[in-house]
Amino acid sequence: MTKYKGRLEMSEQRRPTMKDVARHANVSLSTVSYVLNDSGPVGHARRSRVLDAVRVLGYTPNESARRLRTKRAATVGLMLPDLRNQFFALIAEGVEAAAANQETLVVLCAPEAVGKTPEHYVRLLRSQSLDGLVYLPSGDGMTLNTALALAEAGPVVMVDELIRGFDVPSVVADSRGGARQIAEHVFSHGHRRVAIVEGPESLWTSEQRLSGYREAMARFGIAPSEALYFTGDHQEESGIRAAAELLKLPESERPTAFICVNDLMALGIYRYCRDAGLRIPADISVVGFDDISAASLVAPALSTVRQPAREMGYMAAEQLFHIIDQSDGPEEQRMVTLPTEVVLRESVAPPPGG
Amino acid sequence: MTKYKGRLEMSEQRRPTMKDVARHANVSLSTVSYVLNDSGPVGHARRSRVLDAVRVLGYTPNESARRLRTKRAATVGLMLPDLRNQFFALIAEGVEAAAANQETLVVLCAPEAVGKTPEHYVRLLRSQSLDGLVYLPSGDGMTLNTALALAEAGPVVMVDELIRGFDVPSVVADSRGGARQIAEHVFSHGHRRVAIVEGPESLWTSEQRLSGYREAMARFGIAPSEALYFTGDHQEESGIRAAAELLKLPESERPTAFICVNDLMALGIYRYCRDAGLRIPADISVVGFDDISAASLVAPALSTVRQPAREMGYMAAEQLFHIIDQSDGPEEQRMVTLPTEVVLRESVAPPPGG
DNA sequence: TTGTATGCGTTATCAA
DNA sequence: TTGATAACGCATACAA
Repeated sequence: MTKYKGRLEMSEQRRPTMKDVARHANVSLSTVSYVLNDSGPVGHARRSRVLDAVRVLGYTPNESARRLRTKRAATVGLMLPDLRNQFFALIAEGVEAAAANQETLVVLCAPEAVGKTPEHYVRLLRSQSLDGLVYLPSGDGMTLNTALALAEAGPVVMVDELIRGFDVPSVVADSRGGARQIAEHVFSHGHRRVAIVEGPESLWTSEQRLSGYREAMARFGIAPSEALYFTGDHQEESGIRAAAELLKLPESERPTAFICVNDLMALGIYRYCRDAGLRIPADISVVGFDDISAASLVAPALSTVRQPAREMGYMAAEQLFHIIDQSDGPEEQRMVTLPTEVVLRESVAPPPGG
Repeated sequence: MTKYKGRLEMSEQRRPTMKDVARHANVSLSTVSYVLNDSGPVGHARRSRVLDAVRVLGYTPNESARRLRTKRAATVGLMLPDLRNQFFALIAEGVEAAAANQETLVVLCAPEAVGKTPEHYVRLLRSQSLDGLVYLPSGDGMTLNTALALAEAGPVVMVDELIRGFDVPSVVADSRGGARQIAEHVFSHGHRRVAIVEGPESLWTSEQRLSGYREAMARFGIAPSEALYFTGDHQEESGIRAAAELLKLPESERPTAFICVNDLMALGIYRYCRDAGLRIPADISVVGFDDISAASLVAPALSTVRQPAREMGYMAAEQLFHIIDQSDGPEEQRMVTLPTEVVLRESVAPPPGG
C-alpha cells in the first residue's frame, strides 16, 4: 500500500496538507476547504474541530496547488528601471505596502539594474502567471513592445510614466504643472539662457516636463530656441556630462541655470560644479525634480518639485488589485494624476551678470 | 463531452498547455515533457515537431503546475528593513542580479517599510513555498524568533547582519576593521571627546562597529567611558536627534566629533548642523559608514567606510542558490566576509580648540 | 449540512 | 523510444 518515496519521506517531516487536517478533525476534505475559505456552510462543532486541527498540525495552505486550481497567484509583479534612485525605491515601497494589505507578495523586476532585457522578465512573469503587474518603464526604446508583451500575461497598470498607444490604468504626477512652476521660479530670477537637461526622449515624463518648461518660457517671453538642451538618462553621471559639455561653452553662450528633469542629474551638476570650483547658486543656478532626500541634504539645498512617490506606488497597486478583483467588468480605464509641489530652497539666484 | 466553463472559455483564448502542444505535434504528453526538460530520449523528427508546436502555439509552461509537481518555485524571497536606504536598495539589486542569472524571481519583503510584522511575511512566504530566502533583519528585537520561523520555510542565508544562535550561511562586510580605521582617522586629528551614534543594540553590525571604534580608542589611549553614546535606528531622523541631544551639552562635555554606524544618521547630523548654524568640519567633525551616494554629494563630502553592497547581495543570493541546488549535502555553513574600504573626504578636521 | 469525485497542468513511473 | 496513467494539493459541482 505505502510506497517508497525516497528518504525525504522519513527524515524531513512532510508539510501537512488538507487531507491531514481532514483526517485529524475527522471530517471530509471538502469540509476543511469550506471552513478555510468559508465557501460553504458548516456546523459549529465541525468547524472548530477543523480549526483546532489546523492549529495543532500547523497547517498552511499550499499556495502552488491553490494557484493551479484557482488561477490566482496572490502575487503581483513590479517592473522598474532600478532601485538606487530613491524615487523608484519609494515607489516600490508604496507598491509593497498596498500588496501587504491584500495579503499578496510582489516580485521585483529591475531589468535595467541587472543587465537583462525586459523580455527576460516577460518570459519569467508569464510562466509564473502572476495576477498583474505595476510597470514603470525605462527609456530604453522598446517600451511599447514590452508593454504589449507584459499585458498578455495579465493586467498591468502604469506608474509614473505613460506609454502612447498603451491604454491601461495609470497613476502619474502632474509633471507639467510642476515643471512649469519650477521653471518660472528660475526665470523670475532673471535667467534667460538656461540649459534643459532632459531624460530619454521616449519617456512621457520627459515630454511633459519639457512642455511645462516651455510654458514657463512662453510666459516670460523666451523663445524655445534660446534654451540649450541636453538629453540624459536620469543617472547622476549624465548630469555631470551635461555640465561638462555646456559649461565649457564661451561665456556668452554658456547657460546660467540648469533645469533638470530629475534630481539625480541635478546632483550630477552639483558634483561637476564642485569639482570645477563653480559656486551654486552664485555662479550657476540649478533645479531638479522628484525631491529625493539627498536634495535637501546637499549644500545649497536643491530647489525641486516633490512627487508623492510612495503614494503613487501605493495607488497604482491599489488600482491593480481593483482590476484583479473584478476582472469581468469592462476595465474602466482610469488615469489618476497626483499633484506635485514645488519646493523652493537655495539653489537658485540671479545670474552672475545681473 | 465538453462542459460549460464560463464565458472565459469563449472570449479570452485559453493559454496553451502541454496537452495542446502534444495534440498539435501529434505525440503523447510525455514526449512533450521529455523534450521540454530533456528528461528522456526522443527521436529527431518528433522532437522538432514538438518544438515547432511550442513555437506556433506560443506555449510557455505553467509554473504553478510545475511547482506543485516538483516542489521547486523558481522564486526566492528577500527580506530587508526598507528600500529608501540606498545601501539596502543596492543589496536588493545584487540579489536581483544573481537571481536573474538563475532564471528565478525574487519577492520583496520589507516589513519595516510597510508597517507589517515579519510574521506577516513568514506566513505568506511559507504558503508560497519559496525555494529560499535572503535575510537582512532590522533591529526590532524579535529577530531570532522570526529567523527561526523563516528557516522552517526553507533555506535562508543572511546578508550584512548576523544573528547569534542562528547558524546559517552568510555574507557580511568587515565592519570591525572599517570601523576601527575610520575612528582612527578621527582620533588622529586630535579628537578625544567623540559621540558614537550606534544602531539598534541587538544588531551584529552595531556591535562589531562599536568594538572597532573601541579598538581605535584603545590605540589612542582613550577610555571607553570618555565617549558619548547614542542609540539610533539607522534612519536620518535619529541622527538629527543625536545631534540635538548631544550638542546642547555644556561646552566642556560636548563632543567634537560624531562617529556614526551608518551614513543616513551621519547625514542627519549634517542636517541638524546646518539648521543650527554649525559648520562641518570646522565646528564639528562627522564620519559615517556605508558610502551611499549622498555621502559624496553633501558638502563637505562625508568621510565614511565603503561596503560592497551590491556584491554582498549578489554573493548572498549565489550562496542561496548553491544550497538549493544541492539540498542533500550537509549544508556547509559558510560565512564570507567582504573587505570594507575607508574613504577619506572632507568631513573631519581637528577639534575647534586645537 | 456533509461527503465524493473530478480536474487544474506537470512530472515521473511503468508497460509496451 | 514512446505512451498511458498516477500523483502533486486544492476547490468545487454534484450527489447524498
